[in-house]
Amino acid sequence: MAKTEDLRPFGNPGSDDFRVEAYPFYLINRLANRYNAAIEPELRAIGIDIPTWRVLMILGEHEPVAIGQIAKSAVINLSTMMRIVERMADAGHVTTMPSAQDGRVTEVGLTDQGRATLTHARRVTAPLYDRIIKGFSARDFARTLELLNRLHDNLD
Amino acid sequence: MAKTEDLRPFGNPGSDDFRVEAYPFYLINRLANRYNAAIEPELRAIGIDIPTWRVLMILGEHEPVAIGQIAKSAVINLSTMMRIVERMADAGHVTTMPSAQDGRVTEVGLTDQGRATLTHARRVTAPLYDRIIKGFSARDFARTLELLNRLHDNLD
DNA sequence: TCAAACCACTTGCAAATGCAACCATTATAT
DNA sequence: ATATAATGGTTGCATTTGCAAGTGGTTTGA
Repeated sequence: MAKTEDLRPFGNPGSDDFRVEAYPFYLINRLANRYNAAIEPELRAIGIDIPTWRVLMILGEHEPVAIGQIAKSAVINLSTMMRIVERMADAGHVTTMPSAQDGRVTEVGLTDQGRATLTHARRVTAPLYDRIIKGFSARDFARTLELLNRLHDNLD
Repeated sequence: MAKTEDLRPFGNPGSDDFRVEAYPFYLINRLANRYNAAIEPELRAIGIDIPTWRVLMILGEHEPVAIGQIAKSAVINLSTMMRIVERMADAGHVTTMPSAQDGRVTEVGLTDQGRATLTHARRVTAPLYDRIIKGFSARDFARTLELLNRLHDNLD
């Protein structure tokens, strides 16, 4: 049985053998970009953009959430998240109000329209999901989630 | 021996069981953002930004490359890539010249300074690489690359 | 108790991004 | 040969992003 070659040195930017195709973060950025490019037209067709979709997903889990919490969950700059929420409020997807417990905090909640848009967005993104995980067994899928989480955790 | 539960339905935006933590592209975007946030200060310290680092890596493989090819490799909008290359040319990292074979094409090549910066950038990003793949066996690593490539290929 | 430090936002501003319209060159089809 | 289409790049412009410098509320430590 052939042992697989150890590819780790090829992904090391400090190594002379460095190959960009073995650098996980080149691949991850490329994949994120490609996915975003694929999903953006679907979302645009229903009148939202990618940051809006991300925030809707987060609020769909649990609600209301402080604006800073949303920024942390999505790993998006707080001031950028400010503007995203602002846009979403203007479009009627969310409402904001100061927290009763802590006057510094702004809580963001979904409106009925926001919930409807979320449902709609889920429906239009589902076919793309099917396409992406094509050929992934339950085990492949579980491994993918596990590896992504391990990489994430290694970044603190 | 316990069978692992099939998590695929939880990652399906169209499913009622949808959980954002099982949605691969939420995780991938989050990971890409976190990685970029971690590496940006390292690169800034040597006077470059993230797009510049990506282009330097690509040119480090092979050179010169048409500007449109670079954009495709990195999955970055052509007009955005135009401006990135422009900035890099202004900073003295690359030179551009029309292709001899095809008058439409602009080829981009590294300058000596660009090569020096690439070497420098590799050195400063290597420690972060070590941190990220901590705990990854050769097999884990190979699987990570394989899964990322499969997801990528499923997007065409 | 009351300043000092901290925290969660908020906003001004300059830079980066990307759509759309454009130009020049090359390929394709009569 | 020549019109037409396709390709590769460039640029104008409006939007988005994010650093830096606030603002005001909350906690901490004399």
